[in-house]
Amino acid sequence: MSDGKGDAWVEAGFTELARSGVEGVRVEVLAKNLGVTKGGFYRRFADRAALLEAMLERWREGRAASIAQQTSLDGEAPRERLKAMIQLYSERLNPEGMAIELAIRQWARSDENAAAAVASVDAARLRHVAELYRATGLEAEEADAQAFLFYCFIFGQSLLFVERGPRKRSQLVAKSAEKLLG
Amino acid sequence: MSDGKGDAWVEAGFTELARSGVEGVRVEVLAKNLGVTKGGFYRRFADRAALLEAMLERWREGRAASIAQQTSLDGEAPRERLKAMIQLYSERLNPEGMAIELAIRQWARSDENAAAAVASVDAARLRHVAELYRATGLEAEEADAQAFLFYCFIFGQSLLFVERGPRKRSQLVAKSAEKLLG
DNA sequence: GGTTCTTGATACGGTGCCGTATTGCTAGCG
DNA sequence: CGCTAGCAATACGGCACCGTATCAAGAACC
Repeated sequence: MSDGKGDAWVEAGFTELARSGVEGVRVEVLAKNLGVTKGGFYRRFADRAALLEAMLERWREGRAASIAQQTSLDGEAPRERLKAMIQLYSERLNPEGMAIELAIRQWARSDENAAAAVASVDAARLRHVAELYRATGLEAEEADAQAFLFYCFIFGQSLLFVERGPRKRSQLVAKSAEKLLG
Repeated sequence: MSDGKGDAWVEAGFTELARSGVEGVRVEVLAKNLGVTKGGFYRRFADRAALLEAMLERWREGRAASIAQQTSLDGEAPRERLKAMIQLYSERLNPEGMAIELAIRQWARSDENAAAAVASVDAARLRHVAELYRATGLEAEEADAQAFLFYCFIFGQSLLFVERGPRKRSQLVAKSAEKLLG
């Protein structure tokens, strides 16, 4: 795993995952995208399920790393960190990352491995963000709830379709961010 | 459309949609679930796309009706109405409805008809909930933002996997609801 | 130079699904 | 009783995909 060569398949898998969900990551499709025939795929992976598993593992690791990095406040104020995270996850800034996030969550609704991965990532996220809120002076319980609300906003935000264009949308996001940061 | 007979197919379609997303609603699968062969399907629908369209239309209508009903406050305090809505949409109470909601949103990411349906439903929802917030005394802009946050929470909540069981979860939901209504 | 190892290509059988065409049953009607 | 219209079942061809097996070409090593 993660041997540097199979990575191309995993990479292509994420691209397709973002575009059309788990159902869209087909080995023949990935092969076409890579300009290769699927012959080599089964050399690296036992089957399609193994690829999905590798993707999940990779996502889990990637998220863990990025969470630790995003929430480590080296010198910065916790509020600024939180604000930056909202920016970062705002669908507009990071459409593919967000699409992957949502696709994996949809996937997790019918696959327990995916569900476990999401659960562990979410736990880490909530823990770190609650930590940030605690650093602003909140009680533990209060900080937990605030972190929960924070992430509900992050993901919920990317689920809502706002008709009146990006201007109205970013205005709503900004105002909501204010409310969340108190 | 909505001629009472094709409804069985639409109904089965929603069940499958909730279970495994748009990709899962296959006509041969639905036929099997209905204990029928797919022969009759193509009598009622031109093709699979027509079924999906009918489902979208039906969902749109159903949501419109239910929004109007949920947010009409006949004698009740707006705050209570909002609280009731959070309860109603809480995944635990209404898992299938929520699954459909999420599946359609995932679908909307790659289908513009679905996107249009979601956008129009969301617009109606935001409008009505903003109205409720206005009834609690908020300014228009403020009410819009609060409504946005409200729905982000509703849907985001159903996206988060909380490891430490339903007790912890409902505690978080309750505390968050307070913050949203306070 | 020959042997083995690696890696991609090709070919194949199988499955699940789509959409169409055909068949067969049933019921209503003369 | 025979005829036809309506409707569900069956059969069919096609396609996209899975996974396996086999083959060809080059690199690495002896």
